[in-house]
Amino acid sequence: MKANAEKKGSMDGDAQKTATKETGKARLPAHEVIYRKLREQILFGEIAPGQPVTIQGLTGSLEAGMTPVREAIRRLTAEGALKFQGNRRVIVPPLTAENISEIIYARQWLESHMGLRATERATPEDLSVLTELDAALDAAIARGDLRGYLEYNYRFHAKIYELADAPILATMAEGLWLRFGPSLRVVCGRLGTQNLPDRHKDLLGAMRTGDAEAAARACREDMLQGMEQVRDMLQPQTELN
Amino acid sequence: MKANAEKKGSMDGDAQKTATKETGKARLPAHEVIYRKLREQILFGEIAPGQPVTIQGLTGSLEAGMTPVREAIRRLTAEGALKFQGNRRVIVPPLTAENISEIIYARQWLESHMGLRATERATPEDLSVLTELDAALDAAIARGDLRGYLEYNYRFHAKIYELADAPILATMAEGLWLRFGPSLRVVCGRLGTQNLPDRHKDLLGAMRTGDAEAAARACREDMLQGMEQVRDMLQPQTELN
DNA sequence: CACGCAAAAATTTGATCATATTGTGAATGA
DNA sequence: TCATTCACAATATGATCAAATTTTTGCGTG
Repeated sequence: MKANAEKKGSMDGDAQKTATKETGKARLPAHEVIYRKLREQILFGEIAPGQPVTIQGLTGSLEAGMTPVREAIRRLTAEGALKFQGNRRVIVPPLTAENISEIIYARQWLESHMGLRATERATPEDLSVLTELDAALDAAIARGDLRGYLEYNYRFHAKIYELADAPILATMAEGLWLRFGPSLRVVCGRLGTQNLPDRHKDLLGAMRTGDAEAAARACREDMLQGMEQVRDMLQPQTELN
Repeated sequence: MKANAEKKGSMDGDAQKTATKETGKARLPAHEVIYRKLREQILFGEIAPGQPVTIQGLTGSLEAGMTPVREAIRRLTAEGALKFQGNRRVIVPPLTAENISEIIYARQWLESHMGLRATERATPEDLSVLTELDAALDAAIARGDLRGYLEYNYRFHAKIYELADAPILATMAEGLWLRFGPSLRVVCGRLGTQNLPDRHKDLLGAMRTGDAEAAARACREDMLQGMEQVRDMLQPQTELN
């Protein structure tokens, strides 16, 4: 019953077929591109916790249409990276102390399990990739590059998840990163990156020797250390809301 | 600019639009309504695993516009309830044996933790709500109402999550339900609902006496029993794809 | 002459945009 | 102080474009 096989008489005289986009690198859809961009901005704290996220603001800053931006926001809201503030408002949700406890509980078994499985499956090439990521992380710390530290730290752990070959658990773990990522930047920005003795060296050592149990412990310890710092740092300002 | 072509024929429901401040009913947006409808359809297996989900099909069956449907699909894709099938296609993802193992691992600590916390926090009124939900579940089984069984079973566990007062963990747990829900219907439809000795009675007993550890065990056992059945049932037909 | 493979038209479906509509918060005046 | 108005941002619709699948068609071969 949809007789749409004909063009109806146009009311407007302006035909807009002229402005076709030249083929760039847009192989994947715009809503996917926008999603990834916005995801990175949240994950690495470029949008601070509590800060509102508006559709029209994103259409301007990301140079995108309205529909892709809407879809990206919906996705990230479903992942917990953004929060519907009742009246059509969307913000980056600030972490509460209870949130942090939940995240620690969940990551405790998630990270250890991923570390265990990754160790069982990692090839020498995988180990060298991890080693390179860790070296890049150290270099970022050495030059005081906060954004680089956050990014390589994330990519190191994301690589672990990838090696673990457990897509559902990986999705859960990455979802948690989206929740504490923004606060991580706040914490590290206030603390500096120098006094962060990472356990990545322990983890890499355990993975090289194939000691999966030790690797699991190292993952758990590394996570705990980071989350405790977030907890301690966010505690004094609970009244800031 | 007001060149309205007077395109009508829309059966607009202008019924309860008048009272805005009078009733105080916050009308929720269309994309939220569509999301909930589609979520239920997936959760209770009305869309079978492997079955494609098309935007235009949903706009027809749910009587909605295109944008709300798109946003609902994005949200559910982010939650793992739907899966992007490469070429713009979206399906309800079928469970693999590996998926089931991951879900079992995750639910093992999730369910027990939720059961523990719920027991610590449940009021007598909460317990009576749970008892009613369990009675409704039994009634559904008695009358052979598969959909009712699935729905009350879900609502029973969702109530546990709510009582646990751990929103992040609850989101994770509900996300897992969206993943195995469709297969649950397939399993129960093939198996019948009669031979499902639920552990809800054990759980309710433990909660009434305040034995949080026993409640946690009961939650874990109940989950394991259900998931094992899904695993056993889905195993023989891996070639069905 | 039938059959099958392949290419191309056609149809279906997804992606994006422009725009109208609606709701929300602020500003203003009684 | 409260109610009305105003402006802006979000919601939602339909149209249009693009991509992919399906169907049709044509040609060659057995």
